[in-house]
Order: sequence, then structure tokens, then C-alpha cells
Amino acid sequence: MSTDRAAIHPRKMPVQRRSMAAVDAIYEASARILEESGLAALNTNLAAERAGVSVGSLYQYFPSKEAILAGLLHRKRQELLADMRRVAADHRALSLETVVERLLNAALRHYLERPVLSRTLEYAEAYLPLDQETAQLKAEIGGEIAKVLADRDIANATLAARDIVGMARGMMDASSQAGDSDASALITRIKAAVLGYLDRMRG
Amino acid sequence: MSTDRAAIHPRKMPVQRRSMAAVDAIYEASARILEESGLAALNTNLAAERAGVSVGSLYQYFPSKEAILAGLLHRKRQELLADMRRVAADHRALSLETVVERLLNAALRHYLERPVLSRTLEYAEAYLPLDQETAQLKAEIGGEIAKVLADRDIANATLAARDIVGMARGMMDASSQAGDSDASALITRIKAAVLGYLDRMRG
DNA sequence: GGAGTATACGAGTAATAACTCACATTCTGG
DNA sequence: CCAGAATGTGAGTTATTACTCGTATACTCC
Repeated sequence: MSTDRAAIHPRKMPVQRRSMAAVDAIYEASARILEESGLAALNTNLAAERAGVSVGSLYQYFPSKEAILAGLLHRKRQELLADMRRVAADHRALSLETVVERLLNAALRHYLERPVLSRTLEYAEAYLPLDQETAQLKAEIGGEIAKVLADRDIANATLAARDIVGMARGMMDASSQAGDSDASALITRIKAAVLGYLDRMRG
Repeated sequence: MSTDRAAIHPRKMPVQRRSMAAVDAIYEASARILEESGLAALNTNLAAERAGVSVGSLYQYFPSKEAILAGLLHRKRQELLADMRRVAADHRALSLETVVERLLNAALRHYLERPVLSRTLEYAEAYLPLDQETAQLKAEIGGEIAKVLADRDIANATLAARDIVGMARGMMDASSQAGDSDASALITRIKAAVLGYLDRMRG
């Protein structure tokens, strides 16, 4: 992952149906490898093989393995953001507690789909030179939360949003790594942390 | 990092002073590489070179690069645990708020010494087949917190300790990655999250 | 149905990194 | 000050992985 042997951005957009399927297969195979064996096990030869395509085809669409990681991260981010927006669309009509619960549900649902993958991508983000667009997505996810908070006159909404994202993420990681699978109990506890934090920051 | 090409445990313990210095130099060089360029950039040739020793010497003490990571993690854990114990030794004489603050101070001090390294080791832990002893250290760190909580009749002290460690870690990560360097403000906010969480879990 | 484009293939090359080993040097205890 | 143990060396071997390119097949649209 020493960065710049090749760029991060997709090399070429697939236009025909079979090539879109190939790209999807590469993403899925890579995700599985990451889940089973971690970052270090991901390599282009293996990803191609497991995706059922040739290395040559892989390099048609991804200039490097970092590009695969960046693509996976981008996709995940888009999904999460869309879900959060959907769920908080009518937030002005709801109590803070309800909005928080909905947002947490959305976040946890995404996380629990593929917890190991989430953690790996989270770490990978730190050293991937992300494109503008993916960085923007991260900011917008925080922004959704900040908007809800600002609307309720909570001071330092941006900072609070960052804290909330961080604490939720940390608690999900800890719980999932400990092998705990009771999602609804976890939601309850994260809600306690978030609302308890807001209580004290306001008081 | 596909795991088992060689074992994880130190191959041989250094006994003379110069070899202990070599081992220290290898740890320090590896830590720097991890901080500068991430997990993927760590390799035995580079670590040896930057430590000013030969690869042969490195392999005298570390059977693989995973062993270096495991050793770094073990050291960090030991330091943190010792510090937490020192700081919470007289916890029965103190208010919950004071103990929490002291423990957070200890944790944050450690984290801020080398935040990037901390995050890298945290991720690496997930796929390193850790020795009994290092896993034990993690449990004991949680145990220190659980002890304080149980002493105050907080239900589910072990679970709460895990949540608290998780939320603190997540908030430190988020803050540090955002480039925020105001440690005392961060402590205040983590305290709000922890105490707010406990308020709500008790109520 | 044929020209042009998109897609696919995978053996092969180059680079990188893990790891060994035969030999040299330094320490330590008696 | 000597024997044996500990430590150090780095060129060299082997394994792994990134990445290319010549060639073949499948679409698409006129």
C-alpha cells in the first residue's frame, strides 16, 4: 500500500453489461478476501481469480489494488449516506430521541451487514489518498447529524456530530469484536451514550 | 500478513546489552515506518535497515514481521495497563467522576503519544493470532474499569467497561484524524459521553 | 454481416519482500 | 587470556505480487 505505483481512480468505466458484472464480481471477491484474511491478503491476482476474471480484465478497470479499496469505500459511503438521508428526511417533525434512534439504526444496519469489512475499510481510509468525492461523502455523513443537532440549538453541532460518529463507531467495533450479536441491546446502549453526552454538553 | 509463514512469538530473548538495544531499535524503526506509511509499508528489510542492524540480526529475534507487530502491541498494552492501575489504585477513596477522569487522562496520554501507531496496532490486532498473554492484557484493561464500576454497583460492569473503552477509543480516533489537538477539550467531551452513558444506564 | 469498439484472456516479466546461511566479531565467566 | 556462547553480517535464494501486452472473442450499430 505504498501508495503511488499507480493511481487510485478507476481506469475506465464499464459500459456493457458483462463488464459491469465483472467489476461487481471484483468488488465482491475483494470484500470477501478482506473479510477472511485482512488487508495484507488482498492482491490483484487473487482478487481476479476469485472473481472469475483474468488479471488483465481487472487492470482494465482498476489501476491498482488501492483503487479497489477506494471503490469499495466509496460504494459503502454512498449507501450509508443515502440511508441516513432517507431516515432523517422528516427530522423536524420528530423528537431528538427518535431521530437519533433512526440514524443509529441505519448506521448499525450497514455496519452489521459486513462488520469486518467496515473495520478494514475504516483503517484503509487513513492511508488511501482519497479522491475529493469520497472525502466529501464522509463530510456529508457528519453533516446530516450536525444538521439535526443544529436544528435543536445544540452548540458546536459539527464537533458534536464528529464525537457521536466516533463513539458509535467505537462501540460497534468493540461489540462486534467481542462477538456480541445482540443488535437491539447495542442500539440501546449507544443511544444512552449519545443522549447522555448531549444532556451533559447542554447542561 | 497471511499469517503463518512463521510464528508470532519472539524467537530468542536478548540477554546482552547490545542485543537489547538492537531489539529496541527494531521496535522503534518499525513504529516509525508504521506511522509514516502504514501497515503495508512495514517489511523486514526496511525495518532492519532503518534500525541500523542487518536482516540476519532481525531474524534472530523476530521470526516474522507479524512478531514485530505483536511485540509492539504487547509493549503498548503493558504500559497502558500499568498506568491505569497506578492512577486508579485508590479508586475507592475517590468520586466516580474523578476516577473516570484519571483513567481517561491515562488513556489519552498514551494515545496521544503516538496516535497513528495506536490506530495501526488496533487494526492489526484483529488479524494477528495473539498469544495468550497479550489477549490477557486487553482483558485486564477492561477489567480495571469494570472493577471501578462494579464497586459502585453499576449493573453489567463488564459490558459497560467494553462500551466505555469503545466510545473513548472511537472519539479519540475521530478527533485525532480530524486534526484536532485540544486534548483537554476532548477529555471533557469523552467524560460527558461516559458519565452521560452511565447516568442513563442507571436511571 | 461487417467494421469498429469493447471486453477478455493469461503467460510472462519485473519488482519487491521474506528468509537463510556461512562466516566474522564481541562478550562473559573462569 | 582463552573457550565457548552470544551476537552480528549481508549477499544470495526463493516466494510472492504487481503489472503488461499480444492476441482472441463478443458486442453494437449501421
